[in-house]
Amino acid sequence: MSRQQQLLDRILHLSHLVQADQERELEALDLTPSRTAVMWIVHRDGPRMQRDIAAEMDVTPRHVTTLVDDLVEAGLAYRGPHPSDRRAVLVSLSEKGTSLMETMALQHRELADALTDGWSDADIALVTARLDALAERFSVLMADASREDGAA
Amino acid sequence: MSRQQQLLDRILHLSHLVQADQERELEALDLTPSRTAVMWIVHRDGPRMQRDIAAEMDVTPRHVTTLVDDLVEAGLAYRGPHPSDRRAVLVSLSEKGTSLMETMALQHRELADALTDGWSDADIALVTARLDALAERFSVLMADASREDGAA
DNA sequence: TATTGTTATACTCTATAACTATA
DNA sequence: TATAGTTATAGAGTATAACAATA
Repeated sequence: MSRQQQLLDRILHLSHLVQADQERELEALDLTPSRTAVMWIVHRDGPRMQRDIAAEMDVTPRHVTTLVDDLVEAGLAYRGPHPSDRRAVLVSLSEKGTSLMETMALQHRELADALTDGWSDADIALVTARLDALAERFSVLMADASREDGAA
Repeated sequence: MSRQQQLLDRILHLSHLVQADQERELEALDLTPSRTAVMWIVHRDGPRMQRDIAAEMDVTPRHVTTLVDDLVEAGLAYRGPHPSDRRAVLVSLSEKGTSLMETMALQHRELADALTDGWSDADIALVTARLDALAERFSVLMADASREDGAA
């Protein structure tokens, strides 16, 4: 296997490890990845319309109804009226939901710190910059590919 | 957000981009990630028992039955008798399945090369080594955590 | 008695389509 | 007429339990 492939495989592998661990923790809290995604969005931005949440998650509005139902039932979120549009609903986190998100953010910070324990600032900066370059290059490649699709 | 967190987020983000792209390609071939995982295992190791595939994928044997059924129906794999155990079945890739796996491996190589276009060998080696260190450290942390769970 | 695979069944995640209330 | 959300329904992915054939 080429060195380039090894690098890409390492990224995928590491990401898989971290995600699997997170999902295991969430499962213990009876939270699926989708439900958690809704909570991150609302925690980050404050009360949001279900429509907006669906757009950001690239999921159907109908499905957001289900996810919010689940969160409300678990006491993590609640629906409130929209101040100017009586059709719409604003999803907010309950106190319990907010505190859960804060705990998760803290754990995320601690994990990141523990993983890079002993690294120099220069190492962290270099690897981060390289990964940014990869993501940037990836976006360019995808844009090229879809332009070709369009032309074909 | 701390630099450490940024680094971890970059890894997760990049992995997400690559996986989403792969899934889109697979979808066009009517291949789900699970079905593809079965094919990778059989392509890498040669004919395997469904039992072994289930263990490696960490999935129920019953579910492997479904996945292999789908692959057989698509003409990508076939079941053959086990030479010494008449209960068991050996899953093999058809010619079509093998050639599909080879195409995918080639695309994977090309993507890795394109992403690191212009990088020096030293850069590739350094970033790979750092990611290996992260994965190693992650495994240690997880082992510690599960030891604590056991003690609790 | 233990193991390989399968039939039967059910639960979760997600989608499409039709509908209600409001804009 | 268009939009926000919901009811109804369906399909994919995966699990558990019971059972067959074989070890």
